[in-house]
Amino acid sequence: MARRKDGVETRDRILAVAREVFAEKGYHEATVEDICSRAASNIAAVSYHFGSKEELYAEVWRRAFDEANEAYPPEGGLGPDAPAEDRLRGTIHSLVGKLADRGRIGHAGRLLLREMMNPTEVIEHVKNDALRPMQERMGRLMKEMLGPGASEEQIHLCGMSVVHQCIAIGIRLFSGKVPPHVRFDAPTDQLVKTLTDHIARFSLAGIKTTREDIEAGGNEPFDAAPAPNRKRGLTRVFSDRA
Amino acid sequence: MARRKDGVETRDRILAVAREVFAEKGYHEATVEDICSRAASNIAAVSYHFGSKEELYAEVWRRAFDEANEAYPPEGGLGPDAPAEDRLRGTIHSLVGKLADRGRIGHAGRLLLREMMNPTEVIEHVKNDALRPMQERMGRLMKEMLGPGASEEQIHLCGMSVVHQCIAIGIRLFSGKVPPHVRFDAPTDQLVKTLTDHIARFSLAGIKTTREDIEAGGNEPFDAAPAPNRKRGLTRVFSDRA
DNA sequence: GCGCATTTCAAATGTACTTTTGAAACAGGC
DNA sequence: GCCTGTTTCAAAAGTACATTTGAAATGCGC
Repeated sequence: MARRKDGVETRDRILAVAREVFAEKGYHEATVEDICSRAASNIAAVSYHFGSKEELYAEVWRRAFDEANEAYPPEGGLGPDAPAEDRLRGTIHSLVGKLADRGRIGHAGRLLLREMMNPTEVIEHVKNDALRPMQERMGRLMKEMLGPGASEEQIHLCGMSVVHQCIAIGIRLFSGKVPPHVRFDAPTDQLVKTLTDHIARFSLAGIKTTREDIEAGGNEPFDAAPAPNRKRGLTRVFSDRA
Repeated sequence: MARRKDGVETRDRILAVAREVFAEKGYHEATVEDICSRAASNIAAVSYHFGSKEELYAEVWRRAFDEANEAYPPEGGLGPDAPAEDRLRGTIHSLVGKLADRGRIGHAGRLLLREMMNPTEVIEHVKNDALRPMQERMGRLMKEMLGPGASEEQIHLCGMSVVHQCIAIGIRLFSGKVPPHVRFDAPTDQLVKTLTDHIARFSLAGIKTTREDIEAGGNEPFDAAPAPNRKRGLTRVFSDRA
């Protein structure tokens, strides 16, 4: 078994570069040639070390997924008996971290986002491992925070609001356009904290309002009656068009 | 000038099919062959009628963009003197509509989302026409709603929260996985209304809270001091890990 | 130093596409 | 009914890839 050390070395180098390239361009637009040249190795290396581009991609995904989950465990690693607000914050932090942290976990979030938009079927099971539990945790959490009167639809909508604020960070962050006035180029930890703080606070207010609506107004079918306690009627504007 | 009617007809047919295919698969994964066969025309038709795949794509985009803006005008078509809450709701409605409405505007939102994730540079100017004004309007709106003490960062973060809740709808909606308990297969108008109602209510609460924080606690640099009026200290959990 | 399994490499092959081409089908003007 | 510019078509050419191949390099046990 000669030169094995060298072999592993270039294998790892390719893996690292490939993660970057896949994150940047997506599976289809990334080319083996690009990956190999950036990794300073021959074009045949992918085939030799991984069998094919697909298998390389799957391996990249597995690693990124594991590392991201280790660096940002779901619900921030809190147990089910921690206060709901803490767990909400932990979940937000975990999502934002995965998507905004480039250095520590190297683009894992970008891969996830790309998979969501453009499923490759290479890794159906990994996605299920990643997304379904998250969805279920979020459902339980919202149910708990909204109280016993909440409808399934309300639970789902609130969970959606929270998750969407987090995942769309990725779009914003990766689309190249750096938006003004939030230091998206700040040190990762600080950026993640800023975003987590904001989303947690913003979302808690939304959840609290929804809970108050539920407790005040009973719980009619959501789309039948508009908001119970609003100052101005907004519906008129869109009554027919929407 | 013979057969011109037929020419326009197949041109339009290709345009319609192409929009669908591009929305479904993205620019690179969509193939001319697929488009032409679905449009029941020859593979050379794209080249003949549009010059190239790229130009076809650009034309598809222009049309989709115009139709979407007509069906769901920014801020719901309200003037700058309408109440801020109404304009917020209008903006949300416009975004959600563009992304969730399949029938009326045929996947325009999906195209937009794909461009955001995977810019093609085919249509840089069109994107600027679409995105920059939206961002600016949202900035003004948030500034107004948060009051004079709001920092640029707070303005930007709140705007982000609103927009992200809307655009991530698209990801959810197009990734195929229909989530439970929100009737994503409901008639479009009803779906758009349900989502708009929820996001508007949820976001108003978040904005109001932020405004109260600003008015209560002065306005320190956002990342220096955590939330002023929270019951439990949440920061400890993540103090070192990020 | 020799043989051997492992790793690299440049070139060749294979494949999925986009675009071109030149001929055929076509609709109206005359 | 024929001529003319327009549209369709099947096949060919061109292009950008991923993958394979067979030979050359490389380190290690002996």
